Amino acid sequence: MPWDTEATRRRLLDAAVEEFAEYGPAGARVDRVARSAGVNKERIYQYFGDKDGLFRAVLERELQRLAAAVPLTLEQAGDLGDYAGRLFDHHTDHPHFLRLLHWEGLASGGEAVAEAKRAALQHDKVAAIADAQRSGLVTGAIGAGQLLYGVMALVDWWFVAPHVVRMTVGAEGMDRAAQRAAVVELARRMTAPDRDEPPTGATSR
Amino acid sequence: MPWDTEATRRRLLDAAVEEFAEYGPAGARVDRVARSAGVNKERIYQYFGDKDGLFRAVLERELQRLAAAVPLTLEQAGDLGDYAGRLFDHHTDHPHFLRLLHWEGLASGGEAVAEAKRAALQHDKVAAIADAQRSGLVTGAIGAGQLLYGVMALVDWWFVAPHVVRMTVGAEGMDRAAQRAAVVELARRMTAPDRDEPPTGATSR
DNA sequence: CGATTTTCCAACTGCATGGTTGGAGTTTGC
DNA sequence: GCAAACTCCAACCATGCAGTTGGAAAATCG
Repeated sequence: MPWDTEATRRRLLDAAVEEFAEYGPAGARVDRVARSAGVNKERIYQYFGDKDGLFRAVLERELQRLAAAVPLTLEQAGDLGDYAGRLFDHHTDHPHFLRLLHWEGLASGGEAVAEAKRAALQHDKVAAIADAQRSGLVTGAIGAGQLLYGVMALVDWWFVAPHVVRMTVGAEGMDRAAQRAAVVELARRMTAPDRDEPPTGATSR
Repeated sequence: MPWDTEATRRRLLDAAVEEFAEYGPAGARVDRVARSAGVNKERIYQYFGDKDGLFRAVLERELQRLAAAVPLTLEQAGDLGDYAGRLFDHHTDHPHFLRLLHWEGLASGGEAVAEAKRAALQHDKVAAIADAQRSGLVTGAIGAGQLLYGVMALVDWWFVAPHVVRMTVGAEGMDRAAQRAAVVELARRMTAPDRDEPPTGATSR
């Protein structure tokens, strides 16, 4: 049988996403990843160095997918409720990502995976929101970075602390559509300009 | 030397809080807890059954502390910005708790620690907010449970995803006082009634 | 004070787990 | 078509780790 190194690599990553999302970096088992991928364990060490390298590779791939799927352009930054909704949808369709992200946040203390690239990406989003603030579409009473923080917090927490959500809103509050509507509305209210708030300057558009 | 069983128990819990908050249930090491507490490992199994029992005991104690320190009474529910600020202060002073809570959320799939008691507590808070909605202090456009969700999400995320926060608001945005101010303001805006929104009914006060 | 129970510890056990090795099959370059 | 390089695997290794055991010191009870 011929070889397909790219496929082995991909199958390992696919299996690893599941494993790390479910159990986290400490709880994940390398043997289980290999077994579930139908590939020998040793391949993991050739391709990714060690367990931590595999985790970083997994996270990096998911980060790229998110960035591609849910952009925040200058035009879109005026409606952060919509952005919250799109983020929510992506996380609903790809439930692994947020779990990986928060395993990372809790477990690894030092530099984040692909920190520079991610920081630059966030910076662009903050700039887009600042622009929307200048054109009066978003409140200027709070910093653009803080607003982005708020939106992410509102979207993410459903997935990160589902047990607290369950204890707060009850089983009937676990409905995805209802959660989505709530998040969009909360984000809108949080970011809306005051009724008589004037635009503060020229936009970059 | 005389014995003090209550003290050994407490020293184990104190050491375990640190350990579990830092490494999570999977990453935590029983030996390390015992060593750091200056107590023999076997004591842990006598007092708490197993590693998971120790984790639950730790979490339960911290939950009680939080409930005692940051209440949400009928009178206080009208100002959710203030509640957000008080929550934020408690978490700043007790940084272990939120990490434990989110390790729990990510790691354990089934029933939560002390689920019934916690659910009842949350239910009371939701009821208090619903009351504030009826008296027109808080917007009625969103369910009370969802509002409580929003406040918790806004407060907690600083502590849960510090690496994302760092990449979003930069090193200068990591100032606690600034974060507190942002959270309070975001919560106020999110929960404020619309300008002409009328009270919807009688309060229970 | 003697018998019994309780607290505590040093040392041990068994196994799960991250990582390695030696070699066999497959492709590539000349 | 043959040698060098690469992909892959079964089996192996060392150690880290949750949980246990046997017995010594301290308390309790009569």
